Amino acid sequence: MVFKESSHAMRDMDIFTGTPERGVSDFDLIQEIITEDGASLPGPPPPPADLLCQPHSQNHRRLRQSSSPPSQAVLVARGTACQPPCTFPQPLKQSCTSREMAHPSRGAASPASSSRRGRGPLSSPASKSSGGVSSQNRGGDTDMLERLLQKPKLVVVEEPKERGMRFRYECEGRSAGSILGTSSTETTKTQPAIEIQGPIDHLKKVTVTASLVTKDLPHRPHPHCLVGKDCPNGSGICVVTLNPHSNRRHSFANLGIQCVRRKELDASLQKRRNQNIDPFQTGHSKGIEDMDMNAVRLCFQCELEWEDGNKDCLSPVVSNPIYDKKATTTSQLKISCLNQYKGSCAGKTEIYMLCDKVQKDDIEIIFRRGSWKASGEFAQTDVHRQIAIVFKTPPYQDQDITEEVDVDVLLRRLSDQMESEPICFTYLPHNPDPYEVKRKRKIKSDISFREKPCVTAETAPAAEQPFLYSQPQTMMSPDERLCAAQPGASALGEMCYSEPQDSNNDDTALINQLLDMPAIWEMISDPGFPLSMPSGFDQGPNANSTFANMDMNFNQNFGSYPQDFSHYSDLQFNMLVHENQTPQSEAQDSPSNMVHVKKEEEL
DNA sequence: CAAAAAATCGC
DNA sequence: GGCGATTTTTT
Repeated sequence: MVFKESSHAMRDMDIFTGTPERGVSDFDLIQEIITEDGASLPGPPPPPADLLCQPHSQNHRRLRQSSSPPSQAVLVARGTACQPPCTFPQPLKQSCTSREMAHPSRGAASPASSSRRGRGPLSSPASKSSGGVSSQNRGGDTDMLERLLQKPKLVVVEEPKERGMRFRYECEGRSAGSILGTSSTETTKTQPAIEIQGPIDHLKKVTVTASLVTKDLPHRPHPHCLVGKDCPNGSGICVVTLNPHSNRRHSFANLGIQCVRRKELDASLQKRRNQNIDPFQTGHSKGIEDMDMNAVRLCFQCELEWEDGNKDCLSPVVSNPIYDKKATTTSQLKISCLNQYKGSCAGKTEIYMLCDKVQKDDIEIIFRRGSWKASGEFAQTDVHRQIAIVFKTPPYQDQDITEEVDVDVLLRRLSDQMESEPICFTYLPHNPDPYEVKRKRKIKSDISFREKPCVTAETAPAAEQPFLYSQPQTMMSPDERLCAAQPGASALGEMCYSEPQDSNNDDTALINQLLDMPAIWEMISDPGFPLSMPSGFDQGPNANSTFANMDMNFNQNFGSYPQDFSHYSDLQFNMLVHENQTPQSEAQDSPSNMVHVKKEEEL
């Protein structure tokens, strides 16, 4: 078996069940004692008792086959995993039973310690409260379990928030922020918190040591550091002592994660070693080269000090993973915008998507509605600098829709199946409502005439200005994009889809572009707006042909341009993006149609 | 060399 | 203190 830190397929998955990982399962813990070859573990081997007396590989197989809740073997594993800074009063190596292993300081074989605390043997109600005790447990083990459960335990009652915090370098100075609790909200901030549960009679104090461990198994010490309150300077760990009688719970406020540089990885690990921090006794693990520097877990080690001065410790507990916000491999996916939000139900509409950084080899674009699902089509070379994707829409499931259909579009990361928030995309029917079409043509014709005298841009050869030429069809104003993002909110988006159009008439493209602009739309909607038309211009039967095949021709034109953005310079791309967002800003230095838009607005 | 990741800078 | 921009290093 190999537990690779950076394994994509395994990320966030329980390796036994294949189910998404939730906190740390008991299976996780058993991992600590079952290693690849059984020999790489330093320190005492697992005791030859009960289930653990079998060869490791057998244990492994046995557990793997079992779909029942964790058995007592797991609990034994918890006990054996307990390691420095806790120290056991008794040596671990002698032939001890699992019971003793689990409860080294007061196992069944140690009546003195039992009576010392004057506790009734098995009757604590608390011992019944924890579930997961299978009836499959063999006789006698129930005793052990109850004893185990009678012992106080450390529980993570508020998990750390998995994402959203950036690991800070030391060079960034400052406090490195603080880890929030998973239930933290804008208004109510929470912190990760632990709680001592179970019986605490005669318990004097509790010392909890928090450190960082690797996300994946085995949980090795992680080179990154915890900084903030209760983290001794330069230690990278956090130590708090609690009086469980006054407060069983402790919240870790102002706990930050300070990342070490890769070149300091070894030194940091060595430091942790010197501090005797290796909660799961993973020893000098090799293969730290591929250590995942973008994810950690908090690990809590707990030492109990009893009134009689004896010390006891609990097996280490780990939190859910915490991911560095800056890492593109794990960060939250986010779609910023599309250049258009509508397209034919036939698919093949070319769309530009701007998004937060993605990994070009680890991302897909999902279209879905109800049970239907399809993927946007693109190659890795269509992902531009990690922040833009040029793709083609998939065809909708139903080619005979008569109404527009809104579907969700979202980004999904292959490796962990994480998804972005969906945005809305509208599939347009092949045959839009004829009445609507006619009505809009009328309006366009009117506008077309009025704008005609101002149009001079057709002199620009389209082939030499691919982006500018195509822009009128593909780009929306920011306002309209906002509108279009809301299902059903766009009054113009469906305009002239599949309407006929004269492909050689640049004016037509301009007109449509003008219609794209809310300002123009408002203007022409104004009852006071003069709409008197000289008769005979662009009206009558020819009006239809004026708009012949606009969309088709656009697609053809556009389709002939390289889709690989890497052929263009950054400047060109930035121009594209920039114009997309602020079309009018380019007006002065561009011979594009935009010039006229501006002029019209100045009227 | 270009792209991506890491590390830093500075608003 | 959060975040994007910028610079440096790695691949």
